[in-house]
Amino acid sequence: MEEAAGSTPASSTTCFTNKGGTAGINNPSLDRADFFIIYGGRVTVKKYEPALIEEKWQKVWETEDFYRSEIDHSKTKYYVLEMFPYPSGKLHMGHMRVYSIGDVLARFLRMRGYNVIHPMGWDAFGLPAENAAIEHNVNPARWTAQNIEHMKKQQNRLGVSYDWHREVNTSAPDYYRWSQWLFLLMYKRGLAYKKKASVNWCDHCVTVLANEQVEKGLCWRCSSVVEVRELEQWFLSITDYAERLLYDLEKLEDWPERVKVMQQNWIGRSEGAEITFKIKEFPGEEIRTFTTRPDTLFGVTYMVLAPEHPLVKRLVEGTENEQAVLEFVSEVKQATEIERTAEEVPKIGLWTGRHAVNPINGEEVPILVGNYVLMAYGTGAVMGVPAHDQRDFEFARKHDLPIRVVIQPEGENLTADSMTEAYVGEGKMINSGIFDGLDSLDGIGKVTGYLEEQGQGRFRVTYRLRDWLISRQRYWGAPIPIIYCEKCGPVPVPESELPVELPSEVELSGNRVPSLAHYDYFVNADCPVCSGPARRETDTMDTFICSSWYFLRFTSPDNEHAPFDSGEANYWMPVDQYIGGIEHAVLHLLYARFFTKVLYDAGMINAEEPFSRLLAQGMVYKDGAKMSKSKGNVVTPDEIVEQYGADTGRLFILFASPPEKDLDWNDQGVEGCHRFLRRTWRLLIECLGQFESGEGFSRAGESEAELERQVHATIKKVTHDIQDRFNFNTAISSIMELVNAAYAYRQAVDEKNQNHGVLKETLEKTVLLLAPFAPHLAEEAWQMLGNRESVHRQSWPQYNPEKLLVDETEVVIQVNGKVRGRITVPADSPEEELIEKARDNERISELLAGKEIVKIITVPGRLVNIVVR
RNA sequence: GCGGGCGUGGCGGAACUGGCAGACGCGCUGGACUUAGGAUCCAGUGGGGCAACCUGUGGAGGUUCGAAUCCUCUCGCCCGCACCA
Repeated sequence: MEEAAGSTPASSTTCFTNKGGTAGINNPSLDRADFFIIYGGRVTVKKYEPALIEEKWQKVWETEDFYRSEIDHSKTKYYVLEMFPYPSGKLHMGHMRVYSIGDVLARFLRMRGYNVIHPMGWDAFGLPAENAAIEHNVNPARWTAQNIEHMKKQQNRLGVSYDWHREVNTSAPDYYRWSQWLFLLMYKRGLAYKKKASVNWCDHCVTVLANEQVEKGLCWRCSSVVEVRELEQWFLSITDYAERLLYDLEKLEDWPERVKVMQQNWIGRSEGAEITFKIKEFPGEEIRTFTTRPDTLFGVTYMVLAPEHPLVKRLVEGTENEQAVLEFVSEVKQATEIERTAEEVPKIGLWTGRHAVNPINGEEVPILVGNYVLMAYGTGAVMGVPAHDQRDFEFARKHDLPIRVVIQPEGENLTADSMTEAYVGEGKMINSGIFDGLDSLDGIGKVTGYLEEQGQGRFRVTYRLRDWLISRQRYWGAPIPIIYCEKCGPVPVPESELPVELPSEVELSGNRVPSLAHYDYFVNADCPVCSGPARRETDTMDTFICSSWYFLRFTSPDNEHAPFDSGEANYWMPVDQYIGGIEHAVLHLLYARFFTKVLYDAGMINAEEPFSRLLAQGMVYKDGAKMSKSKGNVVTPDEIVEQYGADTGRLFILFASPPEKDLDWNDQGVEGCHRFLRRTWRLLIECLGQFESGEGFSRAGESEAELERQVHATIKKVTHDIQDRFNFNTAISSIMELVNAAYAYRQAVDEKNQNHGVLKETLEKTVLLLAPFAPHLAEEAWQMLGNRESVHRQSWPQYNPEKLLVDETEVVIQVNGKVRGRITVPADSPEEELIEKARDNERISELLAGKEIVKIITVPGRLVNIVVR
């Protein structure tokens, strides 16, 4: 991995000496006396000039290798991670938001004494690189490398505190080598297999897609309509982990509810029975169906098969319906996912001419083929119970199929003729032979048990989740490390031969499909087993494979012997705080959980879940709409940094809204945050000038006590807001209040009487509190305050509870719950005294005159409520 | 249809376990300084009223001395899943 952070040789100058001077100091066009100011031998700018400060400190942090992280057992570790980006070329505001959130946490926690790991890398394989390569005739690797270089510069310009020694790039051979290794691990554990199946095909992207990557029948990337194709493809058995992926969601207490719910829905567990129906005309054959309502088995009046069901052909052979059914089937098969699932599509069914035998009562019911039955769910066959299933009801009414009531709701008398919709609730079983009179809830178990005894069914759990289709018919991905031998069949590439490298000499432009299959020198290989002639697999892996384990690679990015070092991984994992967009709720976040569990089972890590705490940050909008070129409402991080500096941008993006909510970008709001930083700067410059020109006074009156009290109250609030609530917006607002209070103090007290000690403390704490949010300004200010060590190496300030205590407090007096007065009393006044003083209050006594006091409620230090009649 | 979430000034948003609704910021109004102000500072800013005061957190009820906060009903919006048997 390239290490840009190391590219500048560490200088012998420490960051806090003044040798190099401030950037811009040699600019002769500036009027020096007016522009610069010197405190304690340090030069700085009079006016807040982010461009000068930010670049200077970014260089220092880089040269001094500031944010490097290593195992340190004396500290508590904390893993802060933002979802790594796809290197598309430039950062957008969503990136800026997620990095700002992560960086505040990382910086805050370092100051709190944690051993923080905060890495960054690149999700670098994928279609955009390949498409750009085709379009501009450049090599995807080069295109990607250029983008990474540029984006990394942009990230650094935001002042984000990454440990660049840990940078990973999923498209680098020393990374994808281990992606391939992990594929082989899956293969060895029986979790990777190849099979022919109906898969989602995107014609625009010229490749197949996993189920998770199809949104409402459209390709998640390009929104083209997805077709169904029969192809032989590689899958990972994520369904083997369905149960654990579902139940372990409960352990994730600090995940947003909506993400957990989405995963739950996606996994889609349902319990029921698998019931076997014999076929009257073919005694050797049977149809298995899945139902969640075995208690309604006596209500079955027909059976429907999915058009893709393997028995369909056989059943209709030789019947008079053969032609019609086959035509219908091919029609349905040709339809796209969208066409098949659209709301307006009527439910159509055709009779095959054959009959199924109900195992519970021997009844013969017609077998149909229906467009609404999905081959992919359950068994691809549905028993029709029109009386108790709404879909079946509609279908039966339309096709004149009989309806039979077998569940009678309490106190009602349903009849098939009078029903206008299916009854899906519980009730007493009727028309159900020996089960008559049974409660339907009990019937579920009883019927299943009976079928089990007869060998005609069993209890079964079905998932909506499908196995993960990982083959991609494209070039820019990690090749699947399998070799097909004429004699030995599919053979895994030996670990020692990894990585199976992507050929670099490729011709991607032109009209042909960009596939590895075109390159004989890649395809032709010797069989690892028999050394005979063989061919390599030419599909590459879904990029979601690469991002399913990168958080582990970060713990030992240079390891050459394994995907990661277990010792390092066990120290740093799990990720304590993961931050990213909600769009990955069931994609990346589900896959990463799956990989982690497999690695746990393989004994490679102790963590069973990768991310302890998840924050799904909201989107960034402008003028109520997503930023987009066509709407002309795009604001880029570059523009903001250039115009106001990174500190202002970070501050605004955190101040405008709590992190998990959507944020509406507002240029005037940015202006306001910039104004606040300038105001803070000016306070600093003015106070420092004052400190130098005169001695400090030790006046200690009410104003001083009040300012000091506010300093400590702010420390308390900011700490709480960041640590326990993730409410950076309120943390920032209370720092603003503190700065306002300092201004108010300086306004209220004559300059020659101001207490320098208290002012200095105020400035110091303000700077420390601001350090995670505005790291550059804080660093410069900290230096100006006469400190030699970086502000980012300071301990987070502690508040003194004693300083929070006030002598006097204002208490609200209510009469019948309405505020009617206020009194100022000693903070520790007992209740009786409060009441007495409240009643003595002129206004209150007027209101009380002639009234009967029913009750008095006091909340010490807060209010007195007098209830009168 | 199922599930999750949200409704507070002109705007973004505060309000801890039920205890002064509207912190902080934007915008707006007035003033100061100024050749100028789109810099800065000061004052004001939910609505109504000269004021006392009344009123106010989508709407209607309820619990309570007291409700943005708890309960019931209702309206509206956003998001996810959806012919899943």
